[in-house]
Amino acid sequence: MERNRRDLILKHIVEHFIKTALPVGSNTLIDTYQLPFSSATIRNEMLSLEQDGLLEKTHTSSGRIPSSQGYQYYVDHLRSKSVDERIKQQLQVILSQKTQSVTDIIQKSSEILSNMTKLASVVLGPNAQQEKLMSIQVTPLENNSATAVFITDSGYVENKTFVLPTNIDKEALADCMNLINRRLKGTPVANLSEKMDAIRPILEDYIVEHDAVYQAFTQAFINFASERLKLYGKDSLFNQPEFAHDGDKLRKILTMLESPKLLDEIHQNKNNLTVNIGNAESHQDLSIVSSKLKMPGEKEGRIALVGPTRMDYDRALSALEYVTSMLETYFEKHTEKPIEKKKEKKYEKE
Amino acid sequence: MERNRRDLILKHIVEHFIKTALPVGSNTLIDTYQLPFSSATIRNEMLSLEQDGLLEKTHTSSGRIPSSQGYQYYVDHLRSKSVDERIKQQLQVILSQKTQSVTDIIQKSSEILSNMTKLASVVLGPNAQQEKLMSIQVTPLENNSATAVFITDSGYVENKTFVLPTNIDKEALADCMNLINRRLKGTPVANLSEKMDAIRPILEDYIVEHDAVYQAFTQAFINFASERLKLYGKDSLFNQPEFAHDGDKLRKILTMLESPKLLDEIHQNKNNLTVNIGNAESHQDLSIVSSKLKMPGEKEGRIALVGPTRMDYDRALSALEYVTSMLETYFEKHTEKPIEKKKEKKYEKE
DNA sequence: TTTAGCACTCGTAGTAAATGAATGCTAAAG
DNA sequence: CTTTAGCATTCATTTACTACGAGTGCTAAA
Repeated sequence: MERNRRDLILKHIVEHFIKTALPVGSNTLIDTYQLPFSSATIRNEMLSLEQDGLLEKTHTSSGRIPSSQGYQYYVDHLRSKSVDERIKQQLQVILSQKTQSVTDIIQKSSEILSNMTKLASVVLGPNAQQEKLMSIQVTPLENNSATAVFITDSGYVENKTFVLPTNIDKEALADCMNLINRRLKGTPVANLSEKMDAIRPILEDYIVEHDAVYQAFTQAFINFASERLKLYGKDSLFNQPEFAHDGDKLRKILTMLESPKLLDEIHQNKNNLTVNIGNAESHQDLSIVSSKLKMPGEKEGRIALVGPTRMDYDRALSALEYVTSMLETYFEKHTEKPIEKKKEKKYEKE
Repeated sequence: MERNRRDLILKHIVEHFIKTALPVGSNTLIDTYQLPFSSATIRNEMLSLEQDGLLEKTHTSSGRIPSSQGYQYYVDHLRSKSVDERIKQQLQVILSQKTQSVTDIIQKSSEILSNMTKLASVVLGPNAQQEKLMSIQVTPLENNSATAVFITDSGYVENKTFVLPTNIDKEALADCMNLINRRLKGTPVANLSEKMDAIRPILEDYIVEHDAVYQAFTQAFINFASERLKLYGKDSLFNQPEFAHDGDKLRKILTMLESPKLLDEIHQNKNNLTVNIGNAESHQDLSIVSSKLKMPGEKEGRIALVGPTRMDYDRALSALEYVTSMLETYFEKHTEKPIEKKKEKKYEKE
């Protein structure tokens, strides 16, 4: 009983603060939620919660706001885990469409997530380093240039157009390409540069302009190795009241979203479902919620939702959990040969 | 003489306001620029300039700021057209590198532009509709999926991964691809969808899953048709004082930068070098400076600089003009077979 | 035509007082 | 021992008022 009331109050404070972005006072609380206690009782509980580090005050005489710890406790024990029906519906629509690639599905799902939670969603593709080069194709264009297209085993495409010396020997070049193709096919992306270095001396025997060829490919491989992440619904963040009248904060957030720090942060969340509440020095006021996503072919990606520390964790976590779970079962069902067509779903109302 | 003083005053007001973002008063003007007139004289001129619509007041008793017309007049008649030496140097470095594709060069140039002017730069590729499809290649992947890669004659690459029905007839599919390839090669991007529709019935004779194939390709073509623009140096805008403490304005600008309205706006600038000063209802406080860029193969693109109405027009315009001019002569020199190696440059100090 | 002088406007800064939402604490009631 | 009523206290926010000063426009003299 005692414990229950304490939790109840904390829950209400967190949720009220999430809605209003304003410190919550004892009177507001009993008024809006019609709690059967007096304001004094609430104040006592609040004091205790504050002493335990779950609540904070902005100044001596104003209401309480949840601390990072408070959010964490809320996330761990108090949230209701309810999934918005609209998300279920929308995801259903997406998953029922045919001939979609994994990338398409993940992209659309992320957009749904971002739309419904009003948070920015970040998709971290499978680690580029793990992928293997599947094919290299070179297409000659007009104006002495040519485009090389590289495809990995998971269908990721990188391309690079380069200009050839005008007097280049086309046949020699074709031979070159064959050589490179033979040597590089199946190579993990991480080793491409290295392998290209090994080929370099051989290249010299094939073609005079070996250096141009080498340069062009090497440059393309640099892009390849970089991490692939996609951002959706950045704009949603704009409408958060905490940023509305503080251009400086908004600016910081936006730079953050494009900086490698974000990646680091998401990488740290190694678990299946993690919450990273704005404690890191680098980004106060910013929280990251992320979930692992098993993709076809033993690949592993991550979907994250990024927003202000005062985000609706219940909504965000539930949505994220639901979506990743649905996607995983979908992938399982659709990538293996369909031996049986069970209609079970992993995720149902509980 | 009379005319000169008027212009001189306007010039100083515009330039001072560009620097400080504060309304300029008669005294400030004579103090900072040591003009040989009395403040009263200046005030008279200001009044006249205001009556002609070149200046504005923020309120009855404060200094003047340039109106849109004022900026326009400044741009047309008063700016000094001086190009920052650093831009010349940096561009030189870029252009002296070898084996770079047109895209690479334009991208790097835009980054320089953005860096040096502290404005966002937008590159609008050649109108997608004009390009022709050069090649289609389909690469099978694991998990019954395949990636189709499309290349246009200017080296633009679009790709689309799709999932095939598990029981698909690989040979029939290969035939299909051959058919499609034969039929579509050389087709202008604008007509791809249309032509695909024409092929559709023929497809039915080749393969059972004709619909899946049709869908996959059609979807890819939609992306193809969309305009290609790239944004650089968005962050530069953050540091403009007018947005620093007004999150709302900053938000509008950023949404603007990603919205199709920006495109419309740039499209309206049909001339060789245009200034679009924030008069449009859609975006007050925002100005666009853009220049046509002739690219190899009769293609035409556009480079634009986007920033607050109070931008340094002289700097922006001069830089833009210089860079596009240099790029065009570079392209001319490097795409034709080098008959002679003149070292003349179109653009020199004037 | 230019300029000195002056009254006037109006945004900004600063100060002081009033407001009110919230707290902590004490003591009485349950 | 728990809950609650009551009350003094705190402190951000709001309002009202004042002083300041940068700037204007106008008039009259140079």
